Amino acid sequence: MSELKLFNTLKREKQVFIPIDPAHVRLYACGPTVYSYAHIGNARMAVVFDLLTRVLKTLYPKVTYVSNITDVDDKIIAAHQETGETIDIITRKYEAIYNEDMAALGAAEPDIQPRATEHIGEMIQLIGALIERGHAYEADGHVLFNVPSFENYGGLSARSRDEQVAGARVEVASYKKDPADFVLWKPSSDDEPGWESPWGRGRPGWHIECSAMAEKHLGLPFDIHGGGADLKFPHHENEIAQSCCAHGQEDLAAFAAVWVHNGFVTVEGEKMAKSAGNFLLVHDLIEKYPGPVLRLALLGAHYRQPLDWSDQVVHQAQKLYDKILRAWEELKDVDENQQKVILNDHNIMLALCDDLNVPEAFSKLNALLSSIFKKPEGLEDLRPSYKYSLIKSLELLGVEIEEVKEESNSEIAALLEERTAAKAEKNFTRADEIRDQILVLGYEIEDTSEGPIARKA
RNA sequence: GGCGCGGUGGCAGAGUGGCUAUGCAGCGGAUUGCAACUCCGUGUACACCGGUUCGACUCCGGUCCGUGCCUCCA
Repeated sequence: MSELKLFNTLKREKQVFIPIDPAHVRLYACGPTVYSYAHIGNARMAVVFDLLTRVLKTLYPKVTYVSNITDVDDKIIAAHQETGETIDIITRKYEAIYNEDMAALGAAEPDIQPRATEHIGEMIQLIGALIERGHAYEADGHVLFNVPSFENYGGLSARSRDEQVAGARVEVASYKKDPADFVLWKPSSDDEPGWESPWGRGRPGWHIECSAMAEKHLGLPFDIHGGGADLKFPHHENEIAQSCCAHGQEDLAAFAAVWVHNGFVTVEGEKMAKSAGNFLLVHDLIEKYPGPVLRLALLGAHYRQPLDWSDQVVHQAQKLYDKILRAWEELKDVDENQQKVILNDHNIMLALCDDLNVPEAFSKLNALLSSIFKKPEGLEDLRPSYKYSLIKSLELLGVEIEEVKEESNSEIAALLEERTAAKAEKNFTRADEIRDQILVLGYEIEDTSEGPIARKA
């Protein structure tokens, strides 16, 4: 069995992954706040953790992947005030769209997708425990986590207390005992969503939901906690503090053992921002490109590196996907069950086990594709193993085969026939005319040994 | 200002103390009526300056540049 290595942000090094319980691996990744369409950065997170889950599922008998839906948040309230739609409608709508969009990218729904609003009770309980243990206090209708009460605070993002105070750029609310203290519970006005609590009607702060949901659905400690790199501080730092303190734990790993963070997506070299007008929505992109192409593009760079989205990146992904489809066609009559063998040179699992080294995996995939196209004499009997390898590789990478779009309408079929006839008569002028005509219709001709086919350009 | 990450061939992007991925684009060739697809061939690139070493792109120190976080953020 392969050994999986992962870069653990908590230890700042690549480590061999050792499950807490090999019979059941548990991971959690911070999901989206559902107030608008998901952007390409959300998609990277979804794709990366989907990939990690696929790798884990091939290594371990049982894996539970939890990724939440944040459906209570001030941004949602703002969206409600802007559009007039009720909060419920907004959150359910964008939750559904998120799942559809991610599915188009081959990112399966998590095994459990808990909603924050359905865990208010657990959050209140957690906050109560924090107050009891002296880690949280009530002030001015709020409940705040007292950062100085947790000595190990800052261990994930490697920030000392002094640095945070020095770096504080935000105006500090007067009711805070310490500038770094953060909100666990805040009061809601009558027109804001709220729940009854021992501290009055209010709603949770941002961080507490993940602590509550991870604990409820996975138990503590669990194996892997993930999210975008920007969540390291303060979100994940605060999650750790809350969860450890609520249970009287000093060790930061008492919440989650391994922390995995994916890098950011930039667009044409710039950070995505609504103000810059370069906010790429998955919803729009899947109209323009096949989902698997977008997935391949998102996987183009190692997950911890920044990924700069550009036409080039998409073009390369498109070429790769094209080759995959062609290879698939090439092997359509081969029975992969004859020979279930994966050569080392083609074994992308080995690459993925090294901290999800997708570029290395792509390299192996390309080697496999070349082998398939080469069809060397005397090696025909390897074809079942090539096909088997291809199937396994694509499964692991989460790349789905969309059947080649051949001439589906009679118009193109007729044109192809006419072209074949023209070629037979050596009327190449006419044949080329027809090719151009078909191109205008959005198809490219490919002459194969079994006659011409038209594939979507 | 603090903390972190990175600078690899035209572009994207891995990796390694000596054998120098992979892809895209380009060029030459095969195939093709011409193309497309595919195949073959073709590029010694690792920011800069020191140091360690028989040997460094890879280790150490410094310089320059870029970038992320420190505030909501995937």
